[in-house]
Amino acid sequence: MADVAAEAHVSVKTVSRVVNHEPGVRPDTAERVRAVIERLGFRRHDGARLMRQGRTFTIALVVEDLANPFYSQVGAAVEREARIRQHQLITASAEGSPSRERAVIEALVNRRVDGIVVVPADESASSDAVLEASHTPIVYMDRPVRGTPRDTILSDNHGGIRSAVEHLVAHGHRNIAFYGDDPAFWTARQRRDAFVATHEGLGLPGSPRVSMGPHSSGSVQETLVPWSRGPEPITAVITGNNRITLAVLLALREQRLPLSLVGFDDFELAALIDPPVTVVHQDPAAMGQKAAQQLFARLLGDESPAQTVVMPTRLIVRASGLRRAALNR
Amino acid sequence: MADVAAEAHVSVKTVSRVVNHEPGVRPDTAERVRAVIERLGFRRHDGARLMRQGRTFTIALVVEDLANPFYSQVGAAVEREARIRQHQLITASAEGSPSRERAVIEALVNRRVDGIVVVPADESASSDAVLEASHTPIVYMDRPVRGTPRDTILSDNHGGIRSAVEHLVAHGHRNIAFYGDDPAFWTARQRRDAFVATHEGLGLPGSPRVSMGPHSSGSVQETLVPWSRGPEPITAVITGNNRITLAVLLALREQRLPLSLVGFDDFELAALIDPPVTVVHQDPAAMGQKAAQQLFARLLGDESPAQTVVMPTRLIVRASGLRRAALNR
DNA sequence: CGGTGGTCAGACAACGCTGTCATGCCGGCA
DNA sequence: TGCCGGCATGACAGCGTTGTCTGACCACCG
Repeated sequence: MADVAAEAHVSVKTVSRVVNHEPGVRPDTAERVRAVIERLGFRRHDGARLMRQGRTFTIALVVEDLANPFYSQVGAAVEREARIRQHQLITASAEGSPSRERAVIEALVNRRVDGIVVVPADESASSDAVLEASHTPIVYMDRPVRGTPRDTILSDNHGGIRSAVEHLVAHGHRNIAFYGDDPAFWTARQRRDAFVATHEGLGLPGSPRVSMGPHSSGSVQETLVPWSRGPEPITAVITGNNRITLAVLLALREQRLPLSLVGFDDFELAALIDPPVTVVHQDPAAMGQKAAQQLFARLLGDESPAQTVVMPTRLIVRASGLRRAALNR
Repeated sequence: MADVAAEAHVSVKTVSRVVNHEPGVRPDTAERVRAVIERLGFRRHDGARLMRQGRTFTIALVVEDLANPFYSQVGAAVEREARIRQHQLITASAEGSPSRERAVIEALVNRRVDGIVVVPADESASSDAVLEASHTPIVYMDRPVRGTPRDTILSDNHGGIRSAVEHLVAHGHRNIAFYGDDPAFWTARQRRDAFVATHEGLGLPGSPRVSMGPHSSGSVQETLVPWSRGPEPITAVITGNNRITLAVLLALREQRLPLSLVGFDDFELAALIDPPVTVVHQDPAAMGQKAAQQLFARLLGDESPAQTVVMPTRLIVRASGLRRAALNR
């Protein structure tokens, strides 16, 4: 900038004014400065600019694994909201490790990002003190965190599972099993509890048959086979997420069991699988958008108490939820 | 930092030394400073630090759409490489628009990111001048760009298509159609040309039947039906990417045509579709990793001429490539 | 003709840190 | 005792901007 100023016989401040389209520069002066800028290939150094202004126009997204479709859709939505507001997005993976997540968040705070969206690795609020001290706004997604109340965007796990159970029951199923992921995950427990509660609420016979993961096709079969052959055989399965749905599909295929299936989480090409899989759809893009919007509201000075938003889910009915019902007719 | 210095009765420089674990500070002084840092909740401002040092320890990834599984896998790999090297990753979407891409890249250069990985929207090298002037290293991925030679990481489109054709021919197919994406895409043209070349190289009968997109299930059927019913009916189809594979699958299903199929691009659950889809697998994670590694080599001072790396593809044989061959036996 | 107000431009400090150089102190040695 | 070298520490400038304040100049008005 100093070079430009010297070359154009003006002060750096005037160059600054021209670069930032500030008023109060005579058109011919501005034109002369612009010409020099062009000739010298000058570009404003945003790092210095932002440092001066105390804001970075940068937000961050911390997830477990960017390659996971759920997170990548969230990422795309958050990036979009950021771009619209002239912010940039730093994405970081914590790979599911709370300590790494802590390190990542501290690094982001050190960079003075304006705000952070996090899908927390666990519920321990491990970076609470740092965030508190730095006043960095944060929005949690998908899973809540203990400690200071924070803005949190969740999926309606309970409603989603309930709609799955009700759908199956409406099609004549009475004996339904639930396969969930590792109960270390908050969402896995939520969905399991929702299943049990709905099972009891609807007065389905026997005690709920629940198997929690981590699951592989093999581990699924260990319970799937006895449950579908014993007394009161199950005629349908509900799965707690994507990964489990896959494991169950493989197990069903291997055992040639024509059970109904409703999976939590939609996935690409669910419609093309045989049979097309009925799913509880949650909308990662909408969740990410909502999270980013909430974050930007905070950046604009919204001081209202932290709020938790529960995003609705939607049952997408495809053939897999109907199969056995057809046989029962 | 000044606050800490005052409180600890030392100079800011000493605080800086402690924060950065520089030698030459007496242990008791360091301890005193650390205590104050702790008490005051001081955190080093990395923005200022990096500005002083002239590097940002940040790289950027520019893609079309972060939600696309291909790009999100690339993103995860690049982020991983960045994290390993203590860098952060800014991700940005250009949504396929060259002008937006240009704007995005200029913004990144203004931020003085240390380097950029780009999946370019077109071949126009629209930001060449900016990059040249700023000396920002850049690595292109998936598609080459005209102009100044740059490091470029590509998939072996030709080899991939050839392996697909050869696979089908080995299973007795002679009449094979190719469905490609919009020829505006470099990769779409590459794969089409590879198909035509292989078709001729192997001396398959007639002229190659090729239909370029953009495609929907409907547009595919317009050619699929005549080609599979006319004289010399096709018995197999090769698709130019993911999206087209999906369209063809739907078309085949709708028309109840039991043709063989080999798709370019693997996709989640390809194994669970009926029939399981044989694909030419390209490895986005490996490509992203390679691109990042190349970028970091440049950052470390590698001045060798720009190089183009072609990453191998791998044919994953599943049932869809064999179906008609079985009927032919 | 002096005062007033507006327009354009520049000087300067500051954002928070670190590289460079200077300083003070101490022990050891001739 | 005087000198030297090494260690711990500090003063200062500068990274590239921008906010604030000041100043020069001109036109207009009473």
